[in-house]
Amino acid sequence: MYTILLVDDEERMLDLVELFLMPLGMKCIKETSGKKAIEIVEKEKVNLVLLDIMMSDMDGWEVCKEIREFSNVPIIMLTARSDKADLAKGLNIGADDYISKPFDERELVARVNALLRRSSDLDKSKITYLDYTLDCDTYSLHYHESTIQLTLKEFYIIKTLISRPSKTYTREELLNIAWDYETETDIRTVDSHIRNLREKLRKANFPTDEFLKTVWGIGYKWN
Amino acid sequence: MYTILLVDDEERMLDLVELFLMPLGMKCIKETSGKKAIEIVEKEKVNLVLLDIMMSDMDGWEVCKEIREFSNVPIIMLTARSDKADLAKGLNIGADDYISKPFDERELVARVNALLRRSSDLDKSKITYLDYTLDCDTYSLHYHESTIQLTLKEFYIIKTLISRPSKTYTREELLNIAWDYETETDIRTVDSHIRNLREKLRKANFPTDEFLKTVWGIGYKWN
DNA sequence: AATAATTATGAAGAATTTATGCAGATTCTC
DNA sequence: GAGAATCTGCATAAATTCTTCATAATTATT
Repeated sequence: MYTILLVDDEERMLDLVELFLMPLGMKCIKETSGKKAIEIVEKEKVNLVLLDIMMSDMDGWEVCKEIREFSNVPIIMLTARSDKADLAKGLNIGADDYISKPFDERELVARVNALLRRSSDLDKSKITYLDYTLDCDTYSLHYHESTIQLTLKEFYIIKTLISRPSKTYTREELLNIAWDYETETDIRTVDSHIRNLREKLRKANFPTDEFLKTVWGIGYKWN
Repeated sequence: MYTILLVDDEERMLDLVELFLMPLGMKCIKETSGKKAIEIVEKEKVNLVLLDIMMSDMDGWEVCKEIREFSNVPIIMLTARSDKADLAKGLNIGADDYISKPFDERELVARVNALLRRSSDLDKSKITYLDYTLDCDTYSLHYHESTIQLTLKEFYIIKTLISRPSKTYTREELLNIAWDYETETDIRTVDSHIRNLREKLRKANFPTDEFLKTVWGIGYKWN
């Protein structure tokens, strides 16, 4: 589960963004003060920061810069204008992406997902749960001594599920996370990939039924 | 631990770059004068030099040239413009890579890492993985008693892949590492070289399919 | 037990990605 | 400069993956 720190001095904006991110299973910490936001990044495990540029107590650039002095957490800057100079400034200071207001849900979610994926790909190259290890360098799944090669979609599905064992993901959530948010892919396509996955697992003699489970009426989970 | 010498007459830039490199456990020496920078390379153990072109006391090109008279330390040039003529000039003088401002953290870190890895590989003249040995002096690949002669591009591709077995490299990564970063070479050219490689391997009766693998939708790997 | 809703499965075709062959451009060697 | 080797780009064939849809099987509801 990802924890996102939202920093903006307008509370309405915080609530709005939280509304967008919650359905993806992300935990949001809402903060109106730049100084406090920095403390939170220091103390808590934050996976991504959404940072408004204009704030009363402290400039967003300054907050970004100070965070960068001790942390590489992915940062997305929010700004009213869409200005090339701003963009360059932000990237130099260490921001990873940049969204100009007003933005819509799709755009926000797509960028947050993209950045989370990029950064998690970078630092975690292996995800282990019990006897299973997902290797993000080779896009393969290991169980004891055996290995199966996954396709891209299979990989992203398993990665989503295994990153948070026993959490049930709806097909819609899986589409949002493993596909692009803007995808118009049929929701039942998820079933097909699950099917293919189960077959691969079965052929490799992995104890699949125990791990890749259907939660009737809701979706799928790994445990 | 690597020691990086940063040379730029803007102190803010020095601080910024140090901020990027410190989290990687690299020690930075910050220097605003070109002349002093040369002395530092002479006296201290420096693993890589990040050198700005525009400086007050001495032209960056000149600094690069003088360093090359006594040292092979890897040098990355920093420049405001992104100019092909500049690039050629720099590479002729002996720079190893070239970054144009403004750059972002990811780019900088990626290039510094890539160059450090490349240059540390140079010390080792042979890279061995299982029954394969890549000879960096003769640009050839050995398997048991047989040998095949590689072209430059083939060599860099195999070297990249074999240096980190089973890691899947995208075509883009291969272009960045085996070619220059600024290359405008078509991404599919990688396929052509892979094809030629496989043919060479096959003709020499090397068990190629087992080692040089396609990872569908992503790229290639060696394992 | 009958009905409704949901999921699993199979199979076909669409879409995407990779392999291959070839020609022309470029670089290197003599 | 000529000739050879290497590199690049493109078109097309081949392979793989993805998506959709129809139907069977399963689970829930009444």
